[in-house]
Amino acid sequence: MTLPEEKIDDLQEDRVFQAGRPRSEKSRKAILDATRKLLTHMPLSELSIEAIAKKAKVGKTTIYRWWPSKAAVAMDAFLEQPGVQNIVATTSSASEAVQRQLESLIRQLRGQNGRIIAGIIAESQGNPTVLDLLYDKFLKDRVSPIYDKIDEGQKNGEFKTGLNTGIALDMLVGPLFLRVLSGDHGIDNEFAENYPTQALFVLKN
Amino acid sequence: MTLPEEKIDDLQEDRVFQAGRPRSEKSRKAILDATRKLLTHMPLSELSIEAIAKKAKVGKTTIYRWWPSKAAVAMDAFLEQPGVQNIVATTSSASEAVQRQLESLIRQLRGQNGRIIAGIIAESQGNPTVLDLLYDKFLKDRVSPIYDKIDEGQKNGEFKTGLNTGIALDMLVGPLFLRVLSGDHGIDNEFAENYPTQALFVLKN
DNA sequence: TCTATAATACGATACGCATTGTTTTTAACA
DNA sequence: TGTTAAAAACAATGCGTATCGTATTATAGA
Repeated sequence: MTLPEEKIDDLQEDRVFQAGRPRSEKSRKAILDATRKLLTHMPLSELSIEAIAKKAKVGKTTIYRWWPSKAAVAMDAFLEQPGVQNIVATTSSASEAVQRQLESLIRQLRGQNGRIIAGIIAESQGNPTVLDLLYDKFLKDRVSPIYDKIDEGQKNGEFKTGLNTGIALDMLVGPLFLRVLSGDHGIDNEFAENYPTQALFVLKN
Repeated sequence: MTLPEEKIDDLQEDRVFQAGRPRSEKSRKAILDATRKLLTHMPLSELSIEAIAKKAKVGKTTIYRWWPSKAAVAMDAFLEQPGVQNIVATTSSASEAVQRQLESLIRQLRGQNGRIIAGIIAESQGNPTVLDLLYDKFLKDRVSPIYDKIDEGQKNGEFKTGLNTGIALDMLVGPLFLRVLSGDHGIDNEFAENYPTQALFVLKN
């Protein structure tokens, strides 16, 4: 039997002493920076590890040592940006919570960022590993809370009943990703402004 | 100045007499057949024109001559199947029409077929041409009618008002593609059975 | 305190490899 | 004569690994 991942992490965190040369924070940042910059000019499908290494002025091996795939690099590059941290404010009502979380998700998926996620989704279609990565590092924290709040609202009477919670979640979140995958326009101003309200309108009533 | 594409098509269609060796229907079918078979074993991302040519026993050039990309081949292979033809039955009510169209779309996107479309969506993320192809050959005929029927139902009182039609469409269709892109399970039995009803429940009041 | 040693990370380079898309050439057919 | 088709040659790319010399750290021992 293997240890749960959390336990392993704990052990590693506990080990204060670390022999050997420590990982270079400078390289790490250079790699993520280069990735971000390259991804403004090209889709993830055209990005290569080699190109990242060249632009970041690091060895290819350094990248391979720390990331299993270019999608993983892109994911970290995406996450390590101001504005994509998922801050969930505590709210009084489930309605408010859902609305806030949708707004937050929309912010994170707009413009350039959306294109990165779209690329990762694309990559995930022929690579289950990337699909897991997408769920673990992005979706889990951002979508599950919405599910919980929908459930809460249905139970406390804020939202109408008769709608399957899972399906309701898909109906709220689906359109966001549909937009993200729909090319140039993606999530435009109009959508960003109106969507959360419309979503709530569907849940209530 | 170049002619509009339609004009060119017309000219070619008008030319009843066609000099030279006619295109081989046998090769065409062999190519689409091989593509379908290969796509049951591998994702579109791993499919290569070479592999198709080899399996279909045709030259690579034959494929390149008639299709601009492997996604285009996959799209034709997908469309040329019994069961994906989009038959829109005339119905009395908008509700019924929406339900039928959703059911039809779900049928077309289940199982193996869904994986092909997922692959094409993936491919479309680094290639605008494929995105257009996806819209022109698949989405346009299947999604636009739903929009029209939602609109109709909102106007004739079958559906509640206050919901933006475009957003409503996204809410109905988004979950389908979300499922298709979500890996193994995709559109499962439970979803297929319940979804159309739930969707209508949202539109109605 | 100072020094040696082990451990780890780094950038650079090269390699073998697989693979693909594309072009050219030649043959087949109407 | 014109078009299609097959085969072969071509060009390019990127991947993943291995290796090399060097740099940076912690620990052990003097």
